[in-house]
Amino acid sequence: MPEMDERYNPQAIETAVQQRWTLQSAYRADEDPAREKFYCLCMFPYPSGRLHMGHVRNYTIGDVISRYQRMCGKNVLQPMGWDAFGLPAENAAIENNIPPAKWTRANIEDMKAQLQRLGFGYDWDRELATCDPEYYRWEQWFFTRLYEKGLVYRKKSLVNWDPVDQTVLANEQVIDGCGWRSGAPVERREIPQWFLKITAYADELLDGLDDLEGWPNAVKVMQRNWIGRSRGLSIKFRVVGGSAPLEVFTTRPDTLLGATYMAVAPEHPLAVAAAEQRKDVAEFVASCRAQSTSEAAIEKLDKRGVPLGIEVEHPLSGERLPVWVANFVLITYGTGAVMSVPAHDQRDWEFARAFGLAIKPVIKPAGGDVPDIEQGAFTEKGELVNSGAYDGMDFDTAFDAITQALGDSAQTQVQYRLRDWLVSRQRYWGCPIPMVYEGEAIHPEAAERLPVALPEEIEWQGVVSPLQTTASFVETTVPGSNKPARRETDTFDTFFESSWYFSRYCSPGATDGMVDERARYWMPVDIYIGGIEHAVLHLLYARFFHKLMRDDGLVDGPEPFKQLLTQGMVCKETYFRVDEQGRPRYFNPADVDVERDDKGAVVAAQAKADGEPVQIGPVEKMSKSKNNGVDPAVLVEKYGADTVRLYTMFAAPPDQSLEWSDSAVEGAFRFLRNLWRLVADHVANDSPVGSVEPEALNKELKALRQRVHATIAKVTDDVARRYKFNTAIAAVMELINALSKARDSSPAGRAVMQEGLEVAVRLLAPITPHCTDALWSALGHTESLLDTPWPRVDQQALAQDEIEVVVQINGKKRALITVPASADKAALEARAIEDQNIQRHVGNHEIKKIVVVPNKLVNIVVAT
RNA sequence: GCCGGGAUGGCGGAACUGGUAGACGCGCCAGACUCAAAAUCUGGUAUGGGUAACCAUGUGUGGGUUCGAGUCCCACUCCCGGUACCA
Repeated sequence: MPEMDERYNPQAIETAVQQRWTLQSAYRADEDPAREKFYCLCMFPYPSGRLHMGHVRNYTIGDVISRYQRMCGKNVLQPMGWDAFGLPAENAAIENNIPPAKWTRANIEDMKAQLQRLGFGYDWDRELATCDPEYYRWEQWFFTRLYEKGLVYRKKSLVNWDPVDQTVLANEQVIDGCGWRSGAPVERREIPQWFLKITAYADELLDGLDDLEGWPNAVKVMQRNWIGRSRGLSIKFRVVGGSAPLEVFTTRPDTLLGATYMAVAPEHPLAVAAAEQRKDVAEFVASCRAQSTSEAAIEKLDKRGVPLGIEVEHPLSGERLPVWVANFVLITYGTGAVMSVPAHDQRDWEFARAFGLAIKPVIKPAGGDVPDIEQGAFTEKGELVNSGAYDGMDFDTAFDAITQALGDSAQTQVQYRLRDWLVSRQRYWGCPIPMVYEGEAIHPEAAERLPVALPEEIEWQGVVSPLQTTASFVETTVPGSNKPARRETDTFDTFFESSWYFSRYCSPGATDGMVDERARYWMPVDIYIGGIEHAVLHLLYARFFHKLMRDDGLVDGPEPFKQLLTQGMVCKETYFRVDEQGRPRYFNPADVDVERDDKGAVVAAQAKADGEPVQIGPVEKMSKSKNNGVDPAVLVEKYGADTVRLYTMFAAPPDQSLEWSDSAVEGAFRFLRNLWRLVADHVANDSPVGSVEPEALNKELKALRQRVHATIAKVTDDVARRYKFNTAIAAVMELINALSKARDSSPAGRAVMQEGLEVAVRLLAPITPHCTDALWSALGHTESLLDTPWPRVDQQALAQDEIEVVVQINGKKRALITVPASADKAALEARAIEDQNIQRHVGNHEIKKIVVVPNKLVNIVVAT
């Protein structure tokens, strides 16, 4: 066996192994129809400059799965790239006067080096950055295709407008209703923008969820609710003294006779017209402009409104109902108007109560009494009352009868909560939307003139997108002629780039299309790993985009991601002092000493700098603002990549949030060092290693070998089916603990030890690929660990002669008995009753029954 | 507000299909080694009682179903993610 350093020296091992991988292009993936492929994808990062623990966690999960699949013989593709467009680059540009392109490319270089240091097995030949014109030219091309197909349109939509900076703000940039830089109250404004018709695919996106067996249920439920398909009635109300009717959609036409007023959005034509006549309406509509466009902000507003002085005629009763303008009705939802039934809708109820509007119950529980609507609305379906001819009908009967009675003024309709995808952004650092304006006429950019390149050498003045003021960009000609024209200066939503990058990875360098034939080999992605925060938007847009590409014949299959693994956040405790203004000033945990009581509970903390106390805050997501980030690079430097990878996989299962602990990282390092020493001791011994002869093993060795194979079974299940790497690692730790205690240096003993160590090394190989590589050669192997087959369970070794069975009395554990594995029900009962503690507890109580769960427990039910 | 998720020792977590609550690791306590400390090794460690065997209590709160509930049902509290221009 080869010489082996007795000390575990991660830095030296990792450098050497990584150099060899690079030299051998160990992770290059080639299309090979003869082999089964496995496409493992992690959500690509935004290149902020520093790799954070969330990235390390995400990419370690992907790397573990990739390496496991490779050891199972699959042809594995694991690519990496950069979601390079976005707001932070613009902010850096404004703050530090660095062009976003330069800032972003420098960040990519830094982060790439950090990823490589962690030993992730990426095929870097497929690397892409979305800000690369050779990438975004294809989405520009595709957008013009969609325009020709009628899936793209232009429409006015609301934005947050900063009146001081004269710019559009993202929802994130609106703080308490004011612009984050200017501090000025934000205004809602309508501007023309580009949309993609995702609603045309709503049914397919909804129904497709049923077939996504490899997706977490929570994500599917969220997407279902987001799409929100509902069937209802579109009803036209005649406006008294008006020409155009007021149209509303309701899912509850059964409550039509309970409608007591109508509510419209501040931007609704009726409100706009009334504002010209009435001062109070004009003032109210103006006040509604001073609020952000975010749904969360609108829904939490105090519900306010004023009457427009307009009435509509109830289509069944002929009664006149007042029309109000209300701040919670959105012009972008449905028709921007709602029919209000306060007795059966809680929000309508609250509004009616606040403004003294009538509340008329028209539904009661089937067979019950008219509900008490003093305390709140009765929102369930039931039986109609106070509805004349419709009294006594149930929901479905009333739905049909009322639809029929309304005749031309109503139509059944399927409505979605989902709105079309607004893809325009009034920003510089994004992909230019390839459209050209010749006066009012719109022309898609011609394919041969693509890409419409974003000018990267720009001067940034103020906060407005420099694209609007760069004449060389704006001034152009109509495609196919010399007539002067202006370019669209809006750029795409960055979700546009991240909706198809996984297909492009499959066709690196393709110069005559978005993707080529190679994509048919690799797609769909077998497992997609990333943060749960992307459950709806990114993952819904990506599914939609895949379907658009499929309908253009570019890719195959209905869905892009076969399995989805959603990752939890990485958190850390916080420490702070409150300053004179009452604001917390945060201390990095590395700069704080903690004091513990004799149980180890943290009772106090002091800043290292001055020894004065600091307050202990809650455990929160690692962030700049809470100053509780831990830099992965520092830990890799101190312990090596394997320890960081091992700890992130061990601390929590992938889908849960992970609380970072520096001392537990130390524990992970200790484990690797102990493993190293165990192997070193084993190979340092010159006495012969026999071959394992299962039948000839003594009882101890047989039991040890049983553990080895039970561990293979456990770890394989955890890694391949459950994605619970924490319990997989715990199982290997238990095996190593057992092997450490075994000190049998006979040839048979050494043979079982050799088998156990080889198993442990292979089980850990995907998680800690560097040190296991070195250990594998130390154990006498010359072939690469990367392609060494995953260990297999020897079923015979798993068999146990004796098992432990719990004995309960009335469900409380009272004894633990050891019985032959072959013991039948009667034998188990007999052995259980024999037990002294059981005898004592049963006493002279009557035994009512005995429940036996084979191989597990006996529960004796006694009278009490 | 609405949609989704979560809560288990001093801490991270385990318990997979309703069947031994606390695996594994950290921390802490004690001992060994050391002039001493660190490192390392050995043992202990849910809480209360008991020398011990063992007993009682215990999985956010309050109810329920069951021979048996951390796990299922009902009602609630708090925390986290999303909420369409952060990515």
